[in-house]
Amino acid sequence: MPELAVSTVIFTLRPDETGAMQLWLPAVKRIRSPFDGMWALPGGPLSEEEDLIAAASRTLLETTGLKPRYLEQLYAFGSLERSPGGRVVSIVYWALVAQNEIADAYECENVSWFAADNLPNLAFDHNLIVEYALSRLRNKMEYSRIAHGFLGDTFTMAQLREVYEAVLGRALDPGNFRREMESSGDLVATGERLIGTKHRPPQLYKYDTSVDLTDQGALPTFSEHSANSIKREKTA
Amino acid sequence: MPELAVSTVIFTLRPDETGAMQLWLPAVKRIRSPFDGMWALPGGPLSEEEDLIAAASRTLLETTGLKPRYLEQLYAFGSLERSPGGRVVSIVYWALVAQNEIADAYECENVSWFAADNLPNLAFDHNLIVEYALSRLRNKMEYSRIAHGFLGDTFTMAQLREVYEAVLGRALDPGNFRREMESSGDLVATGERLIGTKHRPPQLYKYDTSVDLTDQGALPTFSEHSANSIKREKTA
DNA sequence: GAATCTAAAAGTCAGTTAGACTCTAACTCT
DNA sequence: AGAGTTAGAGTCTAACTGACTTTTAGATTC
Repeated sequence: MPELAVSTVIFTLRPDETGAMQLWLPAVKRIRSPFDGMWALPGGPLSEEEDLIAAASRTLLETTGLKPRYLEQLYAFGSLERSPGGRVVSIVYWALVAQNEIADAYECENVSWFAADNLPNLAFDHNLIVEYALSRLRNKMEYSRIAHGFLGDTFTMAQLREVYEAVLGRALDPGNFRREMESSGDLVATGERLIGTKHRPPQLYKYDTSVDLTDQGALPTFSEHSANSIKREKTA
Repeated sequence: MPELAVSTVIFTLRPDETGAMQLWLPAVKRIRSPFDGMWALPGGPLSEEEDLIAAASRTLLETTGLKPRYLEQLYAFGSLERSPGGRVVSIVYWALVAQNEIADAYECENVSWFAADNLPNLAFDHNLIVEYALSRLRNKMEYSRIAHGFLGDTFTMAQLREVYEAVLGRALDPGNFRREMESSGDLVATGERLIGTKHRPPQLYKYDTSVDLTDQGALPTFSEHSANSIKREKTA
């Protein structure tokens, strides 16, 4: 029988040297064959008495110390050539963490973070998997509220826009972005303002319903398609 | 280790008593424990030297005689409670067949077709899986050209609209539907007309590029998001 | 403490689109 | 020949999108 494993592509946003937000993800150094010494996605074999998502959550915690706020199944990869040693079918999850939640994550010689657009050669078909996770993230960004997963409980409109811009890879018009977000009904103004900026203090917002963003249970969320969409804008 | 299986939810459209198109799907009678005698989705164990999609395709053919034109991975189901006998992780695919392609499909006491909205109690969590496949089908209908999978090589605008109406479960305005389809650039008029109708003979169309709709390889198609969308219309 | 800088937040405008609807064309059936 | 039917073209309006302008409210500078 093929071996069954779970892996997770987990994204966070952090500023690069220029201060622009970029997608980063952790990889784990392999310590055995095949691909010994190469970087790979965090993961591990599925345990006997464990749901798929529980396995993803556990292996992610064990290998990187991370507990994502958003975790969703991505795809099952099972082509014959993907593992030289022996047949492995991997159920891959993808996840988001806020930058302020990875403080206690491991950062040692066996775990390292890479910019998503500047990855090394990863073990197995993991580069391909990251590509697919990225396309899913970008796509989902346009019709859901997963941006939440990158942010703290409260955030300014500019911070939210920064997330969208970083993930979609293009600038968005601040006024139009605000209009769309406000009309979506997903945001609630807290009444508080962020002080200490060198300009007019911005309103702090939070997401209205305290929907649990974690994809609990094996069952995917059904009605994921909302009218809210961020499309191309030409403002460069 | 958990057992690994593949199953497929395969849809077709056929007219009900009133002539309205409805979604139907085949189920296979189980001949062993657990759920002996109950209807279940076609599928079977993954073979040692076989890609996931190849396994889906093979088990579907073996159990029902069907060769779908469209086959895509749906989800990996792996919760602990889903199979009473022993742990089974199922990688589920979903598929479409045109009605005229199921002529040579088995129709015996062990394979039976059911209306998707009037299913019996299926084995395992298969009712849940069908629900999810339905939601995926409806969603994908709005931004892709999978309607193709239900139709022959050429079709009239009314036939195409009938597919959309049946899947989405609501009437669409013929004029607006035509406008949207024509502006999408996906259709090509063949120049031929369908004769023998009791009214003005309609133009026959086909899909422009001969894109292979079968999801070959383990890798899902990446850029699946097109601008073309069929949304709610109030015409009852 | 007034002028200046910055980004927040509100508002404007034109081009595009979606939905509801009307009208004519082209065939078959009686 | 006239009635029935759907094809297919076209019209109208409200809503939406993207680009842009103006005003507001703080911090910083002089």
